[in-house]
Amino acid sequence: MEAAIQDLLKKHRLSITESRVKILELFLAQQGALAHGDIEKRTGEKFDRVTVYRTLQSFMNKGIIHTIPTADNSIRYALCKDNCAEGHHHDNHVHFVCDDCGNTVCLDEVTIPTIKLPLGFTPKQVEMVISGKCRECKG
Amino acid sequence: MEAAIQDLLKKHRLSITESRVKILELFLAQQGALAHGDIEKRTGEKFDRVTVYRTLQSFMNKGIIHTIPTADNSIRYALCKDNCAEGHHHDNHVHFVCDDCGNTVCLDEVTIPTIKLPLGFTPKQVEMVISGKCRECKG
DNA sequence: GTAACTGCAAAATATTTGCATCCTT
DNA sequence: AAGGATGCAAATATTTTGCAGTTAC
Repeated sequence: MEAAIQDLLKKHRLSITESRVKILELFLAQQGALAHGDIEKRTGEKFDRVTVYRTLQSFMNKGIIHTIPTADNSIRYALCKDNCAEGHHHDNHVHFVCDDCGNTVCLDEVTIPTIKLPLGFTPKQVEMVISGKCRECKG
Repeated sequence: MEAAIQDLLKKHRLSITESRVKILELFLAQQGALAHGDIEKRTGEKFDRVTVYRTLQSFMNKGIIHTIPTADNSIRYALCKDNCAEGHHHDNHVHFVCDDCGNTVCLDEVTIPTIKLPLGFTPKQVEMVISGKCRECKG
């Protein structure tokens, strides 16, 4: 895993630093999305808040992670699967937010269906967020 | 229109005040979504920022408006069409955010297709936001 | 008249920026 | 050695809270 992380950073021409490795580990360790606060907590507040902001920002720019828009507007970040180029994100999978535990996951296996828009609208990105109860919190 | 607004407020047991009427007018006047800042500007900063927050909050609680999650995580509010009960929002139409002009509209005529989720996930609300170029900004 | 709403001040949060220092390559 | 990354301090921006005065009903 160590090596994979280093490769990922190298691939994107980012220098390998402790904070970046640690934060990437977090993302790889769990199958969900993380909020800024989660990251601070799970790194034991080891890194400066600003560093976390900047790290996330550079991961975003490089197409390593993407944000998940939620109805309650808490910003969550998740790993991009693959074909996200620099500056372009192509996540066409559905995101699921659990109303109970707050966990946010990418349902990679669920593809967003193509939508026919009214004349004149040119779609570029489609986001689909479903909220409800996740497997663990299911009544 | 005046009467309709008053009815709407009465229906939700909210007292009829200037700020509420004015803000509702804004929502009714345009077919799109509004960010907090838009509302401040378009009311000519007539109302205190805090009042706007609280007004939006109470409209949310009553199911008069709902938030739209956008890819850039800016909070937008839009009128709920009808069957949003207190605490429950049932918007099943697509939202479109223009990358150029920032306008957000509800595409009421475009219905969100039903999505089959993996076993164990129980959906309650589905949000679908498409971004791109709108009719006006079309290249 | 009473309860609810507003505006102001201020607190609490969240995010961004500048700069000197330190680390990676 | 050079450029980039970090941490700290501080500037901004955003949202929430308390409270006294005002308004709706």
